[in-house]
Amino acid sequence: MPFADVILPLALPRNYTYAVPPELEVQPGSRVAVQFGKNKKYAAVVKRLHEEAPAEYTPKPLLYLLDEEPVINPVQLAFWEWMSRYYMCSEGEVLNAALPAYLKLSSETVFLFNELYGDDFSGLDDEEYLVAEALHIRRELKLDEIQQVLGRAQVYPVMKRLLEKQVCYIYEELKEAYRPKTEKIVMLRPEYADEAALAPLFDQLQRAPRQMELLLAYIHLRHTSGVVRQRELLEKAGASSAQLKGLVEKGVLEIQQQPVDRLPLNAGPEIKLDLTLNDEQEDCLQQIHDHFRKKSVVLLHGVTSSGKTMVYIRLIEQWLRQHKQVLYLLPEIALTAQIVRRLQQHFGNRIAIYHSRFNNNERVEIWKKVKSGETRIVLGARSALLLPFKELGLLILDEEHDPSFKQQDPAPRYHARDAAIYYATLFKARVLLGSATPSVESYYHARRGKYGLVTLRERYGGAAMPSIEISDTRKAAFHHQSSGHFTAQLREAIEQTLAADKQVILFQNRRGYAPFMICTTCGFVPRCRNCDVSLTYHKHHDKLHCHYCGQQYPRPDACPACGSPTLVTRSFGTEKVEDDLVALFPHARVARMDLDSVRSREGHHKLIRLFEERRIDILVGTQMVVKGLDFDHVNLVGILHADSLLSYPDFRVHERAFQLMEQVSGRAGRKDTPGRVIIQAANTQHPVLGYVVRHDYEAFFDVEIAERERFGYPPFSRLLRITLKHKKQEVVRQAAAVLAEGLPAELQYYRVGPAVPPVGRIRGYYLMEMLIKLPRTLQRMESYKQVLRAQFIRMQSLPPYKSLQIVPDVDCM
DNA sequence: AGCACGCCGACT
DNA sequence: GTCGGCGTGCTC
Repeated sequence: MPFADVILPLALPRNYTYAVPPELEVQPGSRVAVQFGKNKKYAAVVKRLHEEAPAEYTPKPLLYLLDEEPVINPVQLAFWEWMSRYYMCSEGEVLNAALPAYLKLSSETVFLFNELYGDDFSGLDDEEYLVAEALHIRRELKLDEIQQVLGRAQVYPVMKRLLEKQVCYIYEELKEAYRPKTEKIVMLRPEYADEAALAPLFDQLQRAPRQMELLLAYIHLRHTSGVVRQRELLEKAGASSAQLKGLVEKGVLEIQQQPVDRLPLNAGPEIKLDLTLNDEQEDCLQQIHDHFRKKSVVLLHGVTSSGKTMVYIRLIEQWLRQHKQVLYLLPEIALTAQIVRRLQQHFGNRIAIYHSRFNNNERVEIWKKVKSGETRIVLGARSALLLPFKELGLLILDEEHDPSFKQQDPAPRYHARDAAIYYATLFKARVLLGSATPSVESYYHARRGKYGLVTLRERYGGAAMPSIEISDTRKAAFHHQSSGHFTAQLREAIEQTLAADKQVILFQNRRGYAPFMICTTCGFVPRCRNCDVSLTYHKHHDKLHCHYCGQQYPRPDACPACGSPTLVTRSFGTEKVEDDLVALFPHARVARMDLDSVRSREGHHKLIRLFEERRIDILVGTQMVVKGLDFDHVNLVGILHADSLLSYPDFRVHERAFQLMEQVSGRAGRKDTPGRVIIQAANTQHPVLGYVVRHDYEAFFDVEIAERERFGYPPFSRLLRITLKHKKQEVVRQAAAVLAEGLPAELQYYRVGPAVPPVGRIRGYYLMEMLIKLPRTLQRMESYKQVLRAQFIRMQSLPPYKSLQIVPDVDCM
């Protein structure tokens, strides 16, 4: 087969065709080095082999094969193609998301000094001389090093002249970024392979007792762990490298540099969890199996602490027995040490963990082990869905409702739940969705019988659901009973909890309440230069930050508008709540958990550990405190400002608010002591609060689904958001109008907008948004997407819109 | 995404 | 006059 269509790791809309040299044993899924453009090389992935010679151009040849075996399976190629079609992005973008960084290669331009030129630089101008001299000394320079030498970014003209004058030449090299980790391994020389041959040695070593000891330690280690690492041997035997050297020189042992595993192996036996299920769980497991006989997706609706994880583990074991691989997905933030540790202990080396905090080398190793089938279970965040499974049998998505399963920014903007359901069909695998507060979409499909529905109503161990009280902040303020952010009711509850030596979690929704600065004289609010947003004040750095582009500004002393020294901070963020708590409860140990305080992974772990060890009494936090944490001594959970959760201009507000409050409540109480939850709100009559108080998901759902149907929102439609970006405001506005008018007639009815989004300018680009609510009943969804895609391309070929960016987001949230 | 080519404003 | 800015087109 002489031609190969390849996927390049770029956001290009098409595949490119290369000629396959006869000596290369290329297969679909192989990683190959290709020349792309004049002087760039990339590692591309072969998508298809064929014999259709292109008519209009002569394909360049593939340069070489990068791996002996293809890095992905045909099933992943099919998945990538589906993803790029469904989510309206390029296959290159999917590849970029899927492949670990170290398997994605692109060349680096290196300039080499031409030794034949000698050291006579008299024919060169000043800049040429500077570079030539640097090259003469260092022999080779990378592009960024030349930029440093010349002190500017534009170096091409100078380098072009130097190349013409043959002072240097250029080369592009694809470097394999993945480096296997190697370690010194100690082995017996082959002549001692049979340990009986060692007997005469022991006599010889009589006069070297330390070497003898070392040898005995070696033999012991080899028996217990098989492979003997030098480091480990010296440590265990308490020997020096000189003694080891002695044995090597005697020709007894030898040392070899060998590749070793980076992924920490679990030492010791697997500690099996007690998987005794109660009657309800046992029944639930049976129901799941029954559904799976006919349906590929099952939704497990189980209240918080009902022991869903135990059910998952039982299912995983059953699939492992059928020699299938299992993928267990959780929201990134819920992948805390607690759950990871439990599963690792139970499954030992059969399970791999995959999330954003692994380094690049470790990712490659997990990738390879999943591909080879050595890893049978993967516990991971969204991106683990893109690993190269070969015999996937079961996918579990816990916290199925969590919005972080939808990728937001770089394409592919995929939803891991929906993509998982498609991926499963490629393997004929089963999907289990789990949640205490299912998404309205999933619950709808379950009610309609498209998915199986299984419910767990009891908390494990018979604990009661926490009691929920609504505390009226308006009334409290009127009666002067509130202090800072706390009503008397909440304050007293905190006091009681602390007195009982129990812990408190306070939830503060940060959105819309980030601290900002305002001039009390003229009302001026500092704003970002590049984005249409007000700046957030960070007390810790004493600086103003833009949350959209990251730009930092010094805190102004006086108002930039009127000059008055009356610029003050207004805030209701977690920092402020923390300060108030310290003032109100001077003896309590208070800590804050939000994006700023736990930027590093260490910070996050440390805070959780401190709280677990009960060295913190009150934990104040944002969304983060809601997920994945299970503490034994939390008796009180407070939600400080429920109104902000309920007044968001988004069709999913009620769903989000219900989920959040229900999940936060789940953190309170244990089997011995019932938990208490206090929700502070000004509008205490809001219906969603009622459903939360009664823990009544079904009632909530019935009302919500009726609303969705009335306004044609998901699950009755699919939302497609199109965002346009341009540096000039007039251009985006016009482009949005042109694009809207040009939509196919059938789609006009479903169009909303175009309109300026809440933040109308980000990083210097003006934005316009348009929403299309495609009815589920509408057939030919795919063909509409194709029509749209064609229209985008047509649009961007028009002179005024050449530099217009069009960003489609399918199933946007 | 990069990179080359081509056409307009601020310096020697 | 030139240098270098970025808008535009192309990559098998």
